[in-house]
Amino acid sequence: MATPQRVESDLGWALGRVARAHLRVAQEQVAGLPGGPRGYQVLVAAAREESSTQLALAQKLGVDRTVMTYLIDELQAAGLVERRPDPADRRARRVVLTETGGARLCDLERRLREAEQHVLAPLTPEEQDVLRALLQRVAEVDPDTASACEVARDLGQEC
Amino acid sequence: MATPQRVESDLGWALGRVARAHLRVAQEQVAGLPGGPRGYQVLVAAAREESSTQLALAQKLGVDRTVMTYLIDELQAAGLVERRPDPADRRARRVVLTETGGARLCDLERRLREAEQHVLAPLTPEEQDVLRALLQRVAEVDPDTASACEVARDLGQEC
DNA sequence: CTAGATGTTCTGCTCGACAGACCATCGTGT
DNA sequence: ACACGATGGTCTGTCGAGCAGAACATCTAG
Repeated sequence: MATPQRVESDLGWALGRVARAHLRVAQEQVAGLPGGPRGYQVLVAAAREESSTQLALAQKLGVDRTVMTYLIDELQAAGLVERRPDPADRRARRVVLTETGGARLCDLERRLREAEQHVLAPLTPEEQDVLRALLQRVAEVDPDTASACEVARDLGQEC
Repeated sequence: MATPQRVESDLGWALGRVARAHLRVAQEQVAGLPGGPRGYQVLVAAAREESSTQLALAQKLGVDRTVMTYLIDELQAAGLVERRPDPADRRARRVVLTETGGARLCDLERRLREAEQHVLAPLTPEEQDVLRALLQRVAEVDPDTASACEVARDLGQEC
């Protein structure tokens, strides 16, 4: 028990706190949107990504494919997205934004940009940019690739 | 729809991805520990904080107090912590580490430090330090204080 | 044309989290 | 001393999110 850390120095703790705080303010902003923050992410992905089949969306956003089904059900019921048959594969459905979905997305983006700044308020604008950039670089690596390489087994250090 | 962002530039997306990735590798390391990663955080908090009453722990870790009850139940059943009567307040229980709990915590800290480095692998050591420092500063602000100040209502910008 | 793989949906189930009630105890006021 | 509300901890009931597994349609390979 040589140098046990405080909770505050734990990466998982900080990560959880910030993620939870962000989630909370984000939920206020997307109130009423089916699926909450995830519904928003589906809208963004559907607007940008070209190969927006349900499965591709699911693994990009890190949700189960069975969840994506009723997530899109709700967004479609709200008139924000449409399921179009994939011309190349009749099993797949391509998820595309409707016009009202685009307008809604535009509004949500504005709101969430503010919410993010709100969470990052304790940092200077330059520090916010640094944090965003670093987080994005960490987030962009393929999680499967990362998990493939085992954690080093040589636990030889003192405690 | 002037400049709609990609999903990757969304802070919530990056935050969620990194938090999930960290959670995954962390869960591998704490396998067998009651309560998973949260159990670990309870151990850390119980080891460091002096005023470690259950309610204080709960709000420090951001969990409901009813959850903290059976969380500590399990840790106690595993012989890692003890509930001691608070000499000053007979309603409260102070959560203290047992000897085996301390040893276990020591081992877990070593494992998790490696797991964290594993998640942050795409960054240089200096960048890792920067990211940790920035996240901690954001995480340390009182969430209630932050939520008290409303998000600015002047949404005058163009989209 | 058969056999296995893949995209989507549906069903059933489990588990975690919260609300609410409940008990013991504290602090305050009278 | 006593009564009252507030607080820490525990228990019960309930609800919803998410996953496994099966079912169905379709693709691809041989």
